[in-house]
Amino acid sequence: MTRKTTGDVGGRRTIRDVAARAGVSASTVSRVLGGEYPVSTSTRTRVMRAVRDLDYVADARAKAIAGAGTPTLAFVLDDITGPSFAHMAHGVEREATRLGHLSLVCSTDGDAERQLEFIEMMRAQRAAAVILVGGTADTAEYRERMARIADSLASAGSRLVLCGRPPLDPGTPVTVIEYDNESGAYALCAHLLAQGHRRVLFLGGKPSNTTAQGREQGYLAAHRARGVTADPTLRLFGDFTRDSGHRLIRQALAQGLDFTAVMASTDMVASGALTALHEAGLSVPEDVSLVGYDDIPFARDLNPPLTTVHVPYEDLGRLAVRTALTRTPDAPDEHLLLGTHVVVRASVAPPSETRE
Amino acid sequence: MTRKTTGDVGGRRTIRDVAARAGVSASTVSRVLGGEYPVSTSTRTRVMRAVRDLDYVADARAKAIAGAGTPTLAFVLDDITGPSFAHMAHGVEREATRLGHLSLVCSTDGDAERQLEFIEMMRAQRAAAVILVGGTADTAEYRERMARIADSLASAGSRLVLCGRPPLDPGTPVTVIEYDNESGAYALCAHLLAQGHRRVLFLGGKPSNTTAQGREQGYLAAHRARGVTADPTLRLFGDFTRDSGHRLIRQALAQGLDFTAVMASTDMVASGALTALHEAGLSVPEDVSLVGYDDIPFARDLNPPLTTVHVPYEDLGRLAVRTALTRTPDAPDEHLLLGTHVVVRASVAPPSETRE
DNA sequence: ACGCTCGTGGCAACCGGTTCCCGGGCCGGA
DNA sequence: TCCGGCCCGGGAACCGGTTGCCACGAGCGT
Repeated sequence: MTRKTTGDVGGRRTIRDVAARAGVSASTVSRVLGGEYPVSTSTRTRVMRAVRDLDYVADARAKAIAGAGTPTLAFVLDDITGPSFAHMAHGVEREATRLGHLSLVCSTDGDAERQLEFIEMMRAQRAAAVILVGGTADTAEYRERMARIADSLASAGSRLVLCGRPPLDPGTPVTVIEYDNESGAYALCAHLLAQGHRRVLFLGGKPSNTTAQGREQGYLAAHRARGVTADPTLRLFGDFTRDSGHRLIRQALAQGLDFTAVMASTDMVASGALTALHEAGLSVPEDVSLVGYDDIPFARDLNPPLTTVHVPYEDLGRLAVRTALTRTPDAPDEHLLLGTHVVVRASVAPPSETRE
Repeated sequence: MTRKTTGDVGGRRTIRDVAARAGVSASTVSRVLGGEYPVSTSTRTRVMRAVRDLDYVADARAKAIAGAGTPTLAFVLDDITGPSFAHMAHGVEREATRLGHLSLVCSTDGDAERQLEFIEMMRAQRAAAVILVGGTADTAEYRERMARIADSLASAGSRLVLCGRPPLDPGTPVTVIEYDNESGAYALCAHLLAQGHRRVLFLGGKPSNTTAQGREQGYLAAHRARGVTADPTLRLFGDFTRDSGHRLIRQALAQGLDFTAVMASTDMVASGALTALHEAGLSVPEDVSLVGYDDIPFARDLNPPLTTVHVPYEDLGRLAVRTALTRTPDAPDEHLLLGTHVVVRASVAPPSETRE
């Protein structure tokens, strides 16, 4: 009664089982499977036959620990359900497998604690890179925490990538890939103002979220540039969900807020806002104009098709893994800023009746 | 010059490094970290201090191979970008982490070859369960292939779960969780027919895809039940994307097809169809009624809000992992069939002018 | 015919952990 | 005082692979 499972059925096969069945040593099996080492044809076929008979697959963890094995890469996001995140995840996946890496994706559901747990877990997995995506509260504590993570990842030969999230202090070993929220929002809002709108309602996300902040800054900057004062009562905050947009518009209408256009911080928010507007008997863009942000595929199917700003999410994901994985050890820390552009559809028109 | 990295900075820490720094043996470190074994307070604090100083994290792969370690579960889908898949992924993730498992999600981009690769890879990872999701071509070859996979997974102590995909031959060690495509489509189409529609255009997916087939069957069954003959020229096929719906409607209109309602096999498809209809100057539901399938969150934001059938995708995902993981070794193979229900919104009305 | 490569394959160390088994020190009870 | 336990920690085997090193046999040149 040895520890070898020599039976023909059931149980997990080890390389030694295969070796025994083929009448060779474990090393030989490993070499046959590895493919680099010269092995006589007869031995090779015997081994391959045993592998097939036993339906053997080498344990990936064991390979990994022994130095062979597929490298891994981790992608940590808030919620896979958000279309923009999903597209990034898609880009990450594609590029990772193209580069021969396995990619793990983890949803934190917006929980900062879980995010830390995941990062730690990925460090334990010896991931070649950890990509963090989505805005956060940019507090001092946050920066410090991220810096610590960046350091410990770096010292373990891994790499922290921040994607769509603000950079840390210079000198921190981190790769940052952002897209320009502020300019996008600026251009979008400028478009609205150029049409003659003067009271545009801003539907924000969590005030502490950097993505939400960037978009709000763009909104404000556009107002400043055009010399129109932005009424602070026209800025409402919720989150990035459809329901948030719906709720905020109902609230605005109930409060009797006066506005001729709505700038939602997300297409999802815009989508909810649109139905709330419709439910209130308002038509878009005749009664009120509406714009979103992200250019998710659905944006063009709303009625009217939504004017929004296009963000190359899939490229973002691809780029994140590429720069992280193909980076030379001592290269300077990269900080890429991807451009966005507004795509004009039919949801914006000049205000029907110019106020003031 | 030993192999131990005793420096204070850089490099991957091993348990032996920690042991050396704390002046104990590796076993002791392992025990402190494990928490079960009695260790004196002084030793424990020394070890913990060394762990902190060195920023040590145990290698998850090594733990796994040694029998400790977090179990893993794999989720293989076609495209994370599809909203319904994303929701399932979400459910899977949540439930998996709730049950203390790490979940890997892999997108195959609809490539059957990559799907096999992933399954093999997950087998190599010794995943506790492999969840396959989404329709497929239900060929003899497919069933055989899946049966083989189910067997080899089972013999390795793992489990194959088919989610939203047809069952295999009885006796195959597999868990199947389906939602009822045919009844849902039946109810939906019956709703259309009950309103007086007699010529409803069906926008299908790939004809070989089982999900697409199920929905088509429901469409046909509803016709039969009502005694209305379904004109075969009113069945167009593409895939489950928005663009497919858009294209198919343009094509139908160009061909001069005669129909008063459209039944899209997916909300995404319906979404594209809707804009194509609008672009052609047709209004919904006055000129033509439209229904979808899936009840993705956006469905209610289309204009008009889309009548569709609700599928509990997130529950589906949750259920898949729960039944797979909490199953007792010799339990009979489960086959769950989840119900769906149609949600009536404003995209359906009686045909404006009754034909024939 | 002898010695040298070269082709081939086994042994054993190693990857980074966990855990069984055992032994030393200290305590209390007889 | 002596002995039995208990508490605690170390050594070593093991998990399932990979790979450096070495030995053995055959073919070949001289």
